[in-house]
Amino acid sequence: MTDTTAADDVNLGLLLFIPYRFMESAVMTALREQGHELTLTQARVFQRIDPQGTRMADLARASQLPKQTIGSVVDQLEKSGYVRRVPDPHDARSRQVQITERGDQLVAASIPTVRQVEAAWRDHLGPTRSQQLVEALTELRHITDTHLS
Amino acid sequence: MTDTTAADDVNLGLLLFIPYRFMESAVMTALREQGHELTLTQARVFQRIDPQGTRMADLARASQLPKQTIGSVVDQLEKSGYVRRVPDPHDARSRQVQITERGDQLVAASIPTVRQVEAAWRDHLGPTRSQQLVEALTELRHITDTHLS
DNA sequence: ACACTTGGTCCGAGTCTCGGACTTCTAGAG
DNA sequence: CTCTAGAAGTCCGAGACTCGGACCAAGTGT
Repeated sequence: MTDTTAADDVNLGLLLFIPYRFMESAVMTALREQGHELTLTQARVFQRIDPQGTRMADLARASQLPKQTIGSVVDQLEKSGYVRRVPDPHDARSRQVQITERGDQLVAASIPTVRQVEAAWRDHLGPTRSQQLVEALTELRHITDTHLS
Repeated sequence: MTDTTAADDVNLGLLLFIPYRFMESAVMTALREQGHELTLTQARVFQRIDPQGTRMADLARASQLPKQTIGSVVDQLEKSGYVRRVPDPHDARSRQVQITERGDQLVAASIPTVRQVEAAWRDHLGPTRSQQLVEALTELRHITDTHLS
């Protein structure tokens, strides 16, 4: 893979981060235009909440942030009405973070921009390289997503 | 590209973010073990500083963070000795953020872990898919890196 | 029954976020 | 040469975040 010594070269991490930030900024802008006020960290944590809910501990693992941070961010998301905390039926210690109706609206509001950016990337890369990108990233997820372990 | 409605599916942004966070966490852990104490935001901003220095405004653009945030983060990096601010010879309003010797040590200290993670990914994907991944991401950079515009 | 681990909250201190205000400087038009 | 608009960066202030340690309750395994 790339060598980091050349000024123009960047490591693979940064190659991943640059388009991610691009997509994220586009989505955050669109959400703001539709009255959704989230911070970057809130959005990054929110996107790791499964449709059927996710435990605080799992959210911490998935986003690789300390549980105290997750607690604080979920407080804010709850306050804004995007999520609710409910007791975990299988573990009295746990709380499930669930997406509310307003949270569903947030998800729905982000989809058009996500699709739009994905389409622009597909246009730029061509169908073959787009598919290769998605396939490689999906495969990589098996060894990088701490939420799957 | 992927549809976001299936529970297991994630959009391309998240597919990019997951391995990035993995790499980032691995690097942050290694740096901490070697006595480098940076926050996530400091590291994300630091990695956008070019070897020959980068102006504050360009750092803000590259990282897509407000200039006030960049000011605060660069304050912290300067205080920790990783960067210095110097006047821009071509523009009296501008300051160049330059990497110090200690910053060079930080860069050097991160390289082994970056290489290691890249190698593990290459092993997992195989050489063909690895090359496809790097190629697609490099190509994508042309339309996503606000630092290149 | 007990020891260890996990889940989550709380506290506190420090970092970050970011809009608005402000000053200084640059570029471009007339 | 003058003037205007925009850019660069700092400052302020309020709120969000980061995160280790402490703590308590609950679960797991022996």
